[in-house]
Amino acid sequence: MLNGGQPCLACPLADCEALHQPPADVRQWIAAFRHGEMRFTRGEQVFAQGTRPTFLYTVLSGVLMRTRLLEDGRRQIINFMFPGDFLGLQAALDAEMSHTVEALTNATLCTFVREKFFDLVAQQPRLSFDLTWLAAHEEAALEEHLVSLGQRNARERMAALAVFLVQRGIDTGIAPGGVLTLTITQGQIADMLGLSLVHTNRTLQTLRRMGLVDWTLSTISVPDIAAAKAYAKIDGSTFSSRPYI
Amino acid sequence: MLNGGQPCLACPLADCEALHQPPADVRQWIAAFRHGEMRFTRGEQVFAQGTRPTFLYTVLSGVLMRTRLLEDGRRQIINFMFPGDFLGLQAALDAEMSHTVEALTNATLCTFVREKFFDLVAQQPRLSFDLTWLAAHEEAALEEHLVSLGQRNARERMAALAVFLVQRGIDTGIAPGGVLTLTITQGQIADMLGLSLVHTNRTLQTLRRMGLVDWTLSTISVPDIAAAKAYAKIDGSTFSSRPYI
DNA sequence: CGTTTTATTGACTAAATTCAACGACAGTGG
DNA sequence: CCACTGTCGTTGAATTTAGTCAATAAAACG
Repeated sequence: MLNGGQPCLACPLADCEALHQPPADVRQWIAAFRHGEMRFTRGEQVFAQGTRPTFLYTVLSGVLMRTRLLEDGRRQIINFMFPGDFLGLQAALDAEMSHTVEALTNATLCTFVREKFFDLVAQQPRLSFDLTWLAAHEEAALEEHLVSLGQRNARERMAALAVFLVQRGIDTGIAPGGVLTLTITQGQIADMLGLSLVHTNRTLQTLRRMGLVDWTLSTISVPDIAAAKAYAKIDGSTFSSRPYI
Repeated sequence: MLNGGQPCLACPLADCEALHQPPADVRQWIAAFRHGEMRFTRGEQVFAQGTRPTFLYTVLSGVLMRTRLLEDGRRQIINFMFPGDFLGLQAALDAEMSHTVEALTNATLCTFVREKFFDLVAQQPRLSFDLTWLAAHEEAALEEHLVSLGQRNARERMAALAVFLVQRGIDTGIAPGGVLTLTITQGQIADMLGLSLVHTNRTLQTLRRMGLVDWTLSTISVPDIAAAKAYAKIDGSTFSSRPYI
C-alpha cells in the first residue's frame, strides 16, 4: 500500500484492447492528477460500508467485489470489479459508502485524492464523460443482476453469473482462452445469488452435469456461451468498448 | 407531447426543498439548452428497451417506472422514478436502452436533445457533477433493491419497498402527510419484488394485519416508519439533499 | 501432518409457486 | 337501468423450490 509506482505512460491498462486510450496530453494530465498506486492482497478491504474514504480508485489489475451487509449478518454481493473499473463514486460526492469493497485476488489500484474530484470534472470534460459512461454501465450490470434475482430460478441465475464473469474476464483480457482464473467459493456464489449454501452446491452440480458451465473453486469457463445465454435468457445486447480513466 | 411550456425560471422543481437550486446564470443556460416539455399519460412509454432515443429527460412531475423484459415475458421492475430524476443516461452515451420507461401517473418531463449532452458536460461542470451525483444515488437505490431480492423474505421485501416509496414521495414533496397517492397494482408489486401474484397478495394482507403498512391500490403510507425500517432491516443511512438539473 | 476451509450428502421443513376459481368494481353500450 | 367485459383482488389446495439442520468428505494450507 504505497505511493509512487510507474507513471501513467506505462499504465498496464494501455495494452487493453477494450479501453479507449486517451491522447498524450490527457495522459500527462492524469499523471499529474493521480496520487499513486496501492496494492491490496486477497481478502483485504479497500473501503468499508459507512465510511468516507480519502481516496478514489481505478482498478489496474486484479478482481474485487462490492458487498453490502445487514445488521444481522446477512450479506449481499452487489457486483464484481474488474480492471478499468472505478471505485468510490459515492465517496467522490462526499457521501458515505453504502457498501464494502474487498479484493478477491491481489490487486493494484490507481489512487486519486477525493477532494480533487471536482477539478477533474471541471478540467477534463472528456474524462468526466467517461466516468458517466462507467456509471451507466455499472448501472446496467446491476439491472441485469436484479433481473436474475427477481425473475430467474437458481439454475438460470447461476448460468447467468457464470456468463457474466467469463465475459468480463474476456473483455478485460484476464481470461486467456475463455478461462477465468479466479477463486470464488460456493459461499460467495450463494451470497451473490441470494441462495443458501446447500442449494448453491446442488445447483452448481446440476449445471456441471448439464455441461453448461465448468466452474471450480479457482477457475470458471463456459463451454458454449451462446447456449448458456439462451438457457439463462440473456439477450444479446451486451454493450462493450469501454472508455479510459 | 409538445414543446414549449413555461421557461425554467418558472420550473415546478424550484419549490422543491430537497433540490439544490442553481444560480441565475446556470438557470439561464439551462433554459437555452433544454428543448421543451413533454406530457405523458398513465401507461404511456417514454422509451423502449433496445432503442436509442432522441431525447433525454428530467422528471418535472409524476411518477414513472423502469422495467426490463425477458423474451419469455417475465418482467422485472428495476426502479421507480420521481420528480427531479434524470432519464436516459445510457442513451446519453449513445448506447441502446437496456430497459423501458413507462409513466405510472400522468407526468411532465423536461426534454433535452441527446446529441447536445456532451456540451453540457463540457460547459457546465457543476451540472455534470450533479448528474454524477444522481447516477451514484440511483446506483445506491439499485443496491438496496438487490439486497431486498437477495437477502430479504417476502414480508421484509414488501416492507422495504413501502418505506422506499413513501420516503421518496416525502423527499420529493408529493406525499403530503406521509401519504403517497400512487396507483400500483399488486401485479406491479409482484414484478418489482420477484414474487408471484398470489404470494404478493397474501404477504400484503399479512403486513396490513401487522399494522406495518397501509397500502391500497391507490395510496401508500407507513404508520411507523422507524418500526418498518427495523422490521425490514434497513439501516439509517439514507442520503438525501439532492442536486438540481 | 494436523488444522482449517470448502465442498458434499441426506433427511426434514418452510417458503413460495402454480392451478383454478370466484368476487368486487368500473366502464361500455344497448 | 342492466347485462357485458375487463381489470384487479382474494381464496383454497396441491406442488415445487429452496432453506435448515446435521454430519461427513475432500481439498488447501501452514
